[in-house]
Parts: sequence; C-alpha cells; structure tokens
Amino acid sequence: MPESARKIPIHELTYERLRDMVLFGELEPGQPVTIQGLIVDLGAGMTPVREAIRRLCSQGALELQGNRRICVPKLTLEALDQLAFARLKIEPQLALMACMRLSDTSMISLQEIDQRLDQAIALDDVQGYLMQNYQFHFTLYRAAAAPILLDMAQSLWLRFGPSLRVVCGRYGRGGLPDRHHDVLRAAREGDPAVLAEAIGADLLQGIDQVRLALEEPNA
Amino acid sequence: MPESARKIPIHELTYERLRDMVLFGELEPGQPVTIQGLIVDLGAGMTPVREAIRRLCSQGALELQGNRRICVPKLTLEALDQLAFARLKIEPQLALMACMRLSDTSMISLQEIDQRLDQAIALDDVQGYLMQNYQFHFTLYRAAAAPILLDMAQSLWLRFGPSLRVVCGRYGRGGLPDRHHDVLRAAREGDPAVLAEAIGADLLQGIDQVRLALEEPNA
DNA sequence: TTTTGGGTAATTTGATCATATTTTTATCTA
DNA sequence: TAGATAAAAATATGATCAAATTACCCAAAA
Repeated sequence: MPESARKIPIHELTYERLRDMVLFGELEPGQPVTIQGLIVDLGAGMTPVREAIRRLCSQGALELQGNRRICVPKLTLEALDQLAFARLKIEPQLALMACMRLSDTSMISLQEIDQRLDQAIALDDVQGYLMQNYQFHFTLYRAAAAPILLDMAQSLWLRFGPSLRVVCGRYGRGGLPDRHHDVLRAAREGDPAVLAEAIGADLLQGIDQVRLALEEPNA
Repeated sequence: MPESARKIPIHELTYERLRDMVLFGELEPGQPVTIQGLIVDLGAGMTPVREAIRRLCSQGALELQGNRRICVPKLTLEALDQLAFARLKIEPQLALMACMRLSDTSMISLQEIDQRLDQAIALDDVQGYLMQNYQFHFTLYRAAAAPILLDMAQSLWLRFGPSLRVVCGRYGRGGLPDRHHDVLRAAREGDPAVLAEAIGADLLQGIDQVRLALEEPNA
C-alpha cells in the first residue's frame, strides 16, 4: 500500500465509498442497509461504518426508518417536487457563479468529461453515464467557489441519484439529460444567464423523466 | 430516570444537545471543539460524541480544519451571501407551502411562541429570543410537510445561528427580526404570497444585521 | 545576561477495534 | 393466535495504538 493512502482515515474512505454507492445507483431505493452488512461488504470496522452511515443520513442519502432500520429512501412525488424546486434554485445559481471564474483548466476538464459522457452513452454504459454526468455538473459547480451552495447541491444529488439510476436502467437513457453541449457553448461564450438557463433545462429533463416513472402505476 | 427516556439513544441526545449549543450560540464561531472535551462536558462515551460531531459536520454546523481541529465556522462575507441566497429561496417557499395546511393547533402554537418571544425581548433575554425565534420559524415550516426543504432550512440555520448570536450579544436586539406580527397576520388571513413575503422580509432583516457586523473593521 | 531558535520528550487527542449490554426480530410451542 | 424464548443486530464503553501538538530545555547569537 502506498504511503499517500495512509493519511486518509478509514471512516472517510468508507464514507466516500458508501456515498458513491448511493450516488451511482449501486444501492437501490428501498434497499435496507445494515451496519453488519456493510462491515463485511466493505471490510471495515464498526466505528468507521457507523460514522459513514450517520453522515449520509444527515445528508438525506440514507434514511432511518424508526426501529433502527436504515435504507435508501424511495422518492415519492412530494419529495420529487421538493427536490425539483430546490435543485432549480440552487444549481443554476452555482452555474451562474461558476461562469465568471471558469479557469482554462476547468474548461478543458469539462470538455474531456463531456467526451467521456458521449462515449458512455454510445456504449450504453449506464454506470459510466451517471458518473460522468455527476462529474460534469460538479466540475462546473466547484468553479463557483461557493462551498455552502455546493454542499446543498451535493445533498440534493444524493437524494436524486438512486432514482435516476432506476429510470436509466428501466428505459435506457432515451431523453435523459444531454444538454451538455448547450452548457459547454454557453460556458465558452461566458454568458452567465444563458449558462444558468441551460443547466436548468438539463435538470428539468432528468426530473421529468423521474416524474414520469413515478407516476406510472407499477411502483 | 423515567422509562420514556430509555428509547432515545445517547448518540441522538448528544447530537441534539450539541446542535442546540451551536444553534443558540453557546459555542462561538471560531471556537475549537475537541472530541475529548465533549466527552467530559457532555458525560457521554466516545462513540456517541463522534457520531454527533460527524453529523453536525456534514450539516455545516461544525468544520474540520485539516489537522484534527474542529470548530464552529466563522461566517465570511462570501458565505453570508450564499446563505442569504439559499435562505431567501427555501424558507419563503416553506412558509408558502405551510400556509395552506396550517392547523388550528399549529396556529395557536405560533401565537404562544410569539408571546414568549415578545417577553424575551422585553426581558433582554438573548438566549430566549434566539430559541423562540427558532421555534417560531420551524413551527411554521414544519406545517409545510416538506421534509427535504425542512432539512435544508435546518442546515442553513445551523450555519447562520452562531453569527446571529454574536450580533445579538454585541449590539442588543435593536433592529433584529421582529416581523413576526406581519407573519402571524398573513397566516391568519391565509394569504400564501403575503406570508412568504413577510418571512422573506424577516430573514432579510437578520441577514442585513449580520452583514453590517461582518463589514465592520474589527473582526 | 537575555533572547531566540531548534529539537526532543511528554502529554493530549484521534482512530480503530474488541467486547459487553440492550433492543429487536424471528421462531417455536402451547 | 399469543406468549415465551432464542438469535441477530445495534448501541455504548473502554482499551489500545498512532499521530500531533505542546512544553520544555539547551545552545547559540545579540
């Protein structure tokens, strides 16, 4: 094991691992999560696992269901409405703020991620699509240098991610968010309002897909 | 000890206790927090304290400062701008949603809280003011039955609370939020738009006070 | 002689684990 | 079906190890 890895504590690694599992749909909505189960799955001790779970619970990625049962929350229509409202307020603002400070290296990163994203779509790689989509948005958002809004966006994605995965898996990615070319163009031209608008349109596309799935009779 | 208390786990109690300490200004911004210190202060074991701290960190109430230093974050002007933006989007919406579902019992609760709030102001009881102000807002917000937005508001208050306390302590509560009578009137009349507007005005008052304090030369 | 700088030792603090206790769930029998 | 018992899982404590900060002391320079 390289020396560089020894600096990051296990509870942090465990948190990141578990967070990614939620974010990229390895854990399905409604799926129960037990401390014991994660101890064996992740090969970590009890304390790190407990801490990771607590953190994710307070971010809304996991849900304590009364009697010491924990699971990935299922989106209801009401929850989706709240998520939609919050995301459409917070994330376009992050894009707007990012627009003015986008460095050249960030811009290059965005373009590279966009290429990998197109590639994932072409290969029908759902996991890859979700990961690159996340990277695309958050590489942009990070440029805003607004840690509080970034935290909020992170929490919102943790709540939204699992359901997006379900939609992806069920219907393929037809009609799924791909306004990234509009976003890139607006970013290149440095027009904050247009960029924010494009991000909003991208979000709305994903939200509508999930809403459609939720409104279907088969739960 | 009564039997009823045995149901709530210690880590939950510890979390609530520590959260209130942040929320109502018992811990000042910049003040370092150590796990060991809290173990002796709160008389709890190590695991519950660690879990409480992790939860509060992911809510932005506490901040890990690199090398094993944890403290209540100090608001910067940039952070305040982000908080202001988010609060003015989220909280009026909660008020709006609450307006339509306000039960009679909630309405009575609000009026009682408002009375206690006026009392605290008359007595120059800063702690009491902060607690009743919090109760007032969240009794209203809870009526919205929007748990995700409520979580977000909770996190925002955790970031904002300590600084409000500092302002209160330094200048007294002159000019501090007291639009509650407008809020109550709008709630009674059941006008969502007016209620949301009144909440927005109330928030803005507090935010401006904090901004004024931050802009002063003496840190 | 006093002050400052560097380095080492001691204390404090955090991370992780193993264990004991309590609570919940599942099963079996009446 | 209901109650009791057993198994499983979660909570909470304390111990141990590692890391880091602090305190302290000595040496060198002013």
